[in-house]
Amino acid sequence: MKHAMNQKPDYEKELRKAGVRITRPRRIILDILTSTEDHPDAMKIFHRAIEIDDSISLSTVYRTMNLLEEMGAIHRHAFNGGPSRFEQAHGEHHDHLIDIETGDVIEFQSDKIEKLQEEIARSLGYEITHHRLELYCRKITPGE
Amino acid sequence: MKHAMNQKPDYEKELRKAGVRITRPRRIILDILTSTEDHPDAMKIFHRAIEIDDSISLSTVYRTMNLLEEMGAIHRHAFNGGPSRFEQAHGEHHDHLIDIETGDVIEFQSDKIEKLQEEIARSLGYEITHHRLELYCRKITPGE
DNA sequence: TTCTTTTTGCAAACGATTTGCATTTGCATT
DNA sequence: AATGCAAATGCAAATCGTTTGCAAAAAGAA
Repeated sequence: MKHAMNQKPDYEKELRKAGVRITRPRRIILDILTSTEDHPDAMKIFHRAIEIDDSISLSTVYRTMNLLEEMGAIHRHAFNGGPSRFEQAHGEHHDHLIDIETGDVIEFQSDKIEKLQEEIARSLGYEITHHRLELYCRKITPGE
Repeated sequence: MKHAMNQKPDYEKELRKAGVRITRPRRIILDILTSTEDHPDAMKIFHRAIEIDDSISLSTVYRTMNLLEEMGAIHRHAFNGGPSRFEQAHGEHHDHLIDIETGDVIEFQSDKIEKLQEEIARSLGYEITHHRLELYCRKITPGE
């Protein structure tokens, strides 16, 4: 089992190549996404964005998240059925451990689990297109 | 790996014991839940309910789902970030394979995966309170 | 049956997200 | 640098799933 790590790919280039205009709001939102370690929701991204340019609207945040998701640049999660939370789609696939007390998210990856999932799906006559594994956890306090 | 199976526990007794009144809407909704194989959302339950008694309201469905969830009689899922879908909490824990073409849900259970999850959480300093494993799949068509 | 309390149906409120539309902007072209 | 046009924006209104306040109705104990 290994931790995932943040990289910083050049999304502007990719967007341009896909024929998407690179506007001021988009640049700012991309910056926020590539420079954060957490998994913010649209409202959080919006608030960080208007600190840089207060003319940015919430709908643009939502529209941009949809755009980036379609392009595969970000991933969307709905932990606990709450609002969508986003993260840049850096390199490797990983799953999530969510601290139910703080909402913090830890990323992890297990080849063994992935293999078992494939096996199960196959034995039921299916192939996996994507999956979602979330561990809702409480921190272990050694002294109790 | 094994499939889960439907049972039909006597929820009315449990509800009474918990000091909850057993009303006509509740009886009908419980009946729907214990006699279905699928994972219906509130709207679907509502429609099935008004076929039996057209005076039942959607808010009562929602209220009842919340009640039953708190009592541990049902489980709530939010596949794909869509509306909550429910199932009776029959016996053993299981995970879900969702057919992305039809929305059908197949239940499965893997001790091996559960064990690995525990290990991972522990190695990160956490204990799992609950988890969620969903495999979004497409049916394998042998001839292509 | 009567009383008290819980539950209901309804309509209005809600939070997250999407949409229509007029205006502004990016950017390819002069 | 100025022009033109499609694409993107901001705003407000709409939408979807869900919750809530409240007066009326029903459950269950006496």
